[in-house]
Amino acid sequence: MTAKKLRFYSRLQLAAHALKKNSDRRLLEIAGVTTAQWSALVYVASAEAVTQTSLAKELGLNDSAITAMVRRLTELNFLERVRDKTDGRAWLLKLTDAGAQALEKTKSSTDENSSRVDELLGKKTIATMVAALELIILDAEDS
Amino acid sequence: MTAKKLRFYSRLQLAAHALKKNSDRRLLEIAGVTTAQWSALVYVASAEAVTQTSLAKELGLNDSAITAMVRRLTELNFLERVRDKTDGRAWLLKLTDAGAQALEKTKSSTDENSSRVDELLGKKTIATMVAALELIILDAEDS
DNA sequence: GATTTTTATTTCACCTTTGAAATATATCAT
DNA sequence: ATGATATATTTCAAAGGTGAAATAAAAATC
Repeated sequence: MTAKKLRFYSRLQLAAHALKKNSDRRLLEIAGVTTAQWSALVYVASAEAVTQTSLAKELGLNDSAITAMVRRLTELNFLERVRDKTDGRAWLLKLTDAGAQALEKTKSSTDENSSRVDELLGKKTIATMVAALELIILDAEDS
Repeated sequence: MTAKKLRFYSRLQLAAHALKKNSDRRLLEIAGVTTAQWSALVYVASAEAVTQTSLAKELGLNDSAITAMVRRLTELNFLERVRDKTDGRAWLLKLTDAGAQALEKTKSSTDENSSRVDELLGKKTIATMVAALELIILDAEDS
């Protein structure tokens, strides 16, 4: 029993860590961003009126983690911040042109990785896993 | 397509992160260790003649990460190091009594979590996922 | 309108991890 | 034995996280 849980939990962590490690190497090489930074850029690019709090929620991180990440991304000139006119506490995050270009550079590589995972696991298994992962995420949030 | 990969990769990261976050809170409260430290203690407890390199391999981490972790764990008096008599470069890691006690304290909690995951996903899904995660780990290692 | 409470962000101390470069000991080939 | 190569560990700078406490603006309440 314990062994089973151990197996599941540690396999999940190992797999997530291994994928992130490879992803970091790849993304740093082709676009000069880490995987965490890439995820932030992807969300800012895809959504309207992104505040740091909404970004934190999307990425499942603390607000304080976002403070540091946004600082690094603005230093890299991939992101800029404007005060939210309707809320003087909040910042609105926007991609710079350089940020959009960096994201563009990652496209083919993330597509490749996508098909690699598709081949490795098969659509059916992936669907099963996505559903299970969503359950885990929801369950973890309120515990 | 990209969306599908995005979905899979980011779900995997979110789930792993959320589980780790909860696990950290829980383990720190009941035994004064982080999840990373707990994983290290579990392996040292279960295997014979554990060197830092073998621990790094088991946890999927860099050797340098282990140096830091072992330092903290020896400062906490949960682990002790003895020179390997057959190899003057290596250390052999051993649980202290305090380390064994800390591990003991986590038992019921990790068991609970185990059954919680069992209930949430069901044995069949868990088996599917463990197999898929192993594939991912193997695939990631040599890429 | 003044007061209280909530929310968005920041700061701080600490833990975790990476990759590159250094050190020391083993091991291999000659 | 010696010299070259491989392996175990360490150090460093930098990124990525956490939770708790501070600050400031918004919103709700009285």
